[in-house]
Amino acid sequence: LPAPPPARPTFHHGDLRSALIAAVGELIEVHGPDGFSVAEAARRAGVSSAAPYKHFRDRPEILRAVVAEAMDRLHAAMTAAAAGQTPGSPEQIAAVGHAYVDFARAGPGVFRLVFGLTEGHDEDPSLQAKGQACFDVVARAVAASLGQPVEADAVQRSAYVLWTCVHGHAFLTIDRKADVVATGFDDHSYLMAVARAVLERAAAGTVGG
Amino acid sequence: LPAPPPARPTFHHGDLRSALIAAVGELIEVHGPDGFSVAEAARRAGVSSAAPYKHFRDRPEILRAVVAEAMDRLHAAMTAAAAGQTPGSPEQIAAVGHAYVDFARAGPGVFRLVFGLTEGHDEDPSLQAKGQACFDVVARAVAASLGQPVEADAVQRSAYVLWTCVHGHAFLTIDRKADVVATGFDDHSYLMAVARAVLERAAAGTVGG
DNA sequence: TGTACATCAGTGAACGCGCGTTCACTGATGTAC
DNA sequence: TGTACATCAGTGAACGCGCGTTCACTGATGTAC
Repeated sequence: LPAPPPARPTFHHGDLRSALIAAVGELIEVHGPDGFSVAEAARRAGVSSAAPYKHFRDRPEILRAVVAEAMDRLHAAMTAAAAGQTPGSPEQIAAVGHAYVDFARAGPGVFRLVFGLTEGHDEDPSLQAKGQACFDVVARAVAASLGQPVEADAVQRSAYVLWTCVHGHAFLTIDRKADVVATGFDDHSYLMAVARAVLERAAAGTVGG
Repeated sequence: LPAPPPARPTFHHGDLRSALIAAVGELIEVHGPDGFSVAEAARRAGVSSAAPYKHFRDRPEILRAVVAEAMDRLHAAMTAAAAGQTPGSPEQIAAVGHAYVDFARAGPGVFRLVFGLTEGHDEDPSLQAKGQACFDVVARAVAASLGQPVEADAVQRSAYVLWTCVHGHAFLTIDRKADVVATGFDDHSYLMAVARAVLERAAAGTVGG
């Protein structure tokens, strides 16, 4: 018979909310975004299957908390990456992209969850704001490069193109679909190539239309 | 009590295999790639829950069949799109990209399944070949543009960059994450911008490194 | 410092549910003669 | 053309399973006096 979960030293857990979010994250890495169960997360946290309901209304609310926490981490990583480079340089764009790709690779399951379409997530204003904040990190770098305001069409378009490239690259690698490409295109050369291409074309005014 | 499933005119279904694949596809659009059940697919096909096991070993095998069928459709659509345009033109690249994006939008759930990481799919040589065939449609267009063989590094890299852009754009739109971008960037202008950018840079020999 | 008590975070048993899969079966099909 | 029979695609009942959630409960915490 299976060993009982490691008995907590105290009756109260201490920080069950965080422990559950972490446990769900781990389960999602193993079983995919839909493959986790409240019961198994509770087991991992060493707690009865009813305990989670003291902290979350239901299963979807737990999922939303996992997404929120992950988006905060992504935003922090992108911001830190941008801070370490010259504003507006291709190197800065590449560094932000690298943070994005690293985030995806470090937790592919959670990455898919964050960027997937989950009922109720797109209507949540706090999640929307976190997504916008991530995009703005890229947009600010592009704006600095072009010497135009962040809201300018050229800036928004170029930032979007960069986003699609990096997003696609992140997905294709975590989903192991990038192996078909015969040549060795490592993250750095890919990101620099894309950053230079978009910035130069934007500066020349040839993006969009 | 619920109405019984519409009685088939005959005891035998006729083409249960195809009917199940179609039913699973529809269910995936509603419930996501993990959200379908063999039982519900059987119900949709008007058949007992044991019937599917006459055609498929188990649940994963049904999924694999759905993926195979979808990849064939994607390849056909990309090939048809390429055939309608001048080989190597940006318009041809854009048209192939459009077929890709349309495929994603027509069945987002199945698209996520096809390009997601599902246990056993990457080891299936027949699925691998289908993926390669899709990539080659793009690579051939790029090769025609550059006047280089398909296997050339520059061709493979440029085709990969194109793939990431279009893949990222497809995902961001079906997952409703592209709305953050303030400006109206429709499919056509996006695809043409990306196609021109990549082809011109590749011709100038500035991709990669 | 000590005690009473409200609050809160846990427990564990129970529920109903739908699922994947197996089983012995039966009705329809098609082929050999 | 007619019949016997092997084959195959269905049926429907059954199984064991893990899940999400609720419930009445109890042990620990912290605050007011």
